[in-house]
Amino acid sequence: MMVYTSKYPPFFVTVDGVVLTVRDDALCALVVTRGGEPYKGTLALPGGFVDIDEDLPVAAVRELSEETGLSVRGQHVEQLATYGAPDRDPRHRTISVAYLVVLPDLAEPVGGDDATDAHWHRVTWLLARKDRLAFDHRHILRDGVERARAKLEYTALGTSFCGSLFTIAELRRVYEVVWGVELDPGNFHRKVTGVPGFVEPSGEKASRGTGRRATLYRRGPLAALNPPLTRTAMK
Amino acid sequence: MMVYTSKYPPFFVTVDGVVLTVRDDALCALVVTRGGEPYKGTLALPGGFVDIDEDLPVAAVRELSEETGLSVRGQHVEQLATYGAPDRDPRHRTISVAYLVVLPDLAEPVGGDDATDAHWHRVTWLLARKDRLAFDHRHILRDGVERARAKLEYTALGTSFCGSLFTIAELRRVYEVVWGVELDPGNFHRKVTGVPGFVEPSGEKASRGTGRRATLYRRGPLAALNPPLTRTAMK
DNA sequence: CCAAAAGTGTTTGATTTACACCCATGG
DNA sequence: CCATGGGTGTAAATCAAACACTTTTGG
Repeated sequence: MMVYTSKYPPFFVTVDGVVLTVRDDALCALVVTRGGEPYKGTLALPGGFVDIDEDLPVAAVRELSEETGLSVRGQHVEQLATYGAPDRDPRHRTISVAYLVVLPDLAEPVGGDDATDAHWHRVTWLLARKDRLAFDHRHILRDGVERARAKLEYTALGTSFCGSLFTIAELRRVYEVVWGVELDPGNFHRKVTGVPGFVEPSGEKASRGTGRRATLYRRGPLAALNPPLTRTAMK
Repeated sequence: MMVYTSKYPPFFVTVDGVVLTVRDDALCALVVTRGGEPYKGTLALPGGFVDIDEDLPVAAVRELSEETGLSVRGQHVEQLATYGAPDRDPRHRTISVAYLVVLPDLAEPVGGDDATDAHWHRVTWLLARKDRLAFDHRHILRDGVERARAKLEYTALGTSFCGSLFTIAELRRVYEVVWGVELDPGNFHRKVTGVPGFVEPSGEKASRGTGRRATLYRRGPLAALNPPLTRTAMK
């Protein structure tokens, strides 16, 4: 094994992922069960050590794939924040760069080689008690959820929770679940279809159970919303 | 000198500060002239290496004080983002955690021990050419300015550019300079005084040159603005 | 008195909200 | 046919923008 020497004290750099989706009318995060010490057997955000020549977002995507079998190609990935309290890891001085990933509720994680298993859990459940997540991952998850909630308002992040084709009602459910409010279907429809570049009609129609068929839309090119969507419940 | 060995490759962790203020009707950032290699003699954001037992924001504040003689006690300091491209520092693999600091135009930096000198420069000038700043500091500065511009809209960050007592007109100048727009004095006044908790009247009056004396306000307890200030020029 | 800045009033138009109502579909 | 969700119409309330106008100060 290679041994490195340095006149400076060693830092360890990791990446962690706050991977969010909307499942069963609840905001859910992806977690793995830790297979090694410390916190063995405890739930944790997927993540791991950054390679010495590896860019940070590349490491985040790689760890996600290795630990959960999930590919995030073409999905929303953004840097969240960096966590570096001196005592956040009992072993070493570790700096963790957290990434926020937003996925549609499609891919079922399979559990990769590093972790014993990967699961979706409701964020309300994960955050309800202080000891459900290892390290400072509760703090990281809270920040990720807060970021997602805020960005729904003034960006098109909501569409990242939907598949490539979605109905306006599906998009509305995303907002309702993430914000925990009820929105007026008619007003929401007018609002999102009225912002140029937010969503684009695909021409196709959905057949989702009973009722009139809804138009299927795809994500528009717009990233930032101006004016922002109102956060006061339109209901 | 102590020598550390590790089976993992060494990462170096630094902090850098995007320190903004409004001076002479322009948005300005604090920069130092590098005294050592690499990029010796080039302008750079103030920053330096994190100590092995030091928390990240503590390191940011310490480096700022050492390099510029500036105390940021009680001022706005927030984490901006982390920059970790493998080739961003020609010497080592270095991860830099950037902080955004917003100050009123009061303290004159003096130049500390690490850097040869510290100056305020207009961000337009610093960003106008690719080679005015060392490393990826142009990128970091651009992100910091963008963050500040965005946060003016939906938080009370604007008041952090002002001293402890300020007039509504001074606050308005901050918005005008940072956004590069002209705002209607009357509408702006009504808006900011109308949001509960944004600014609080101090009871005192300013005597700023000619014209009627303006009421002096101080920062209110409000952090997030809902609804956001409109960004379309009220003029 | 005059210029200039502070602050208020007022009008107009846009946006938000609430909710009625018709459309289309599956069962 | 009827329950259900999709989508549009519409009126009231609220908010934003433009700008007139009064107040207060320095020179």
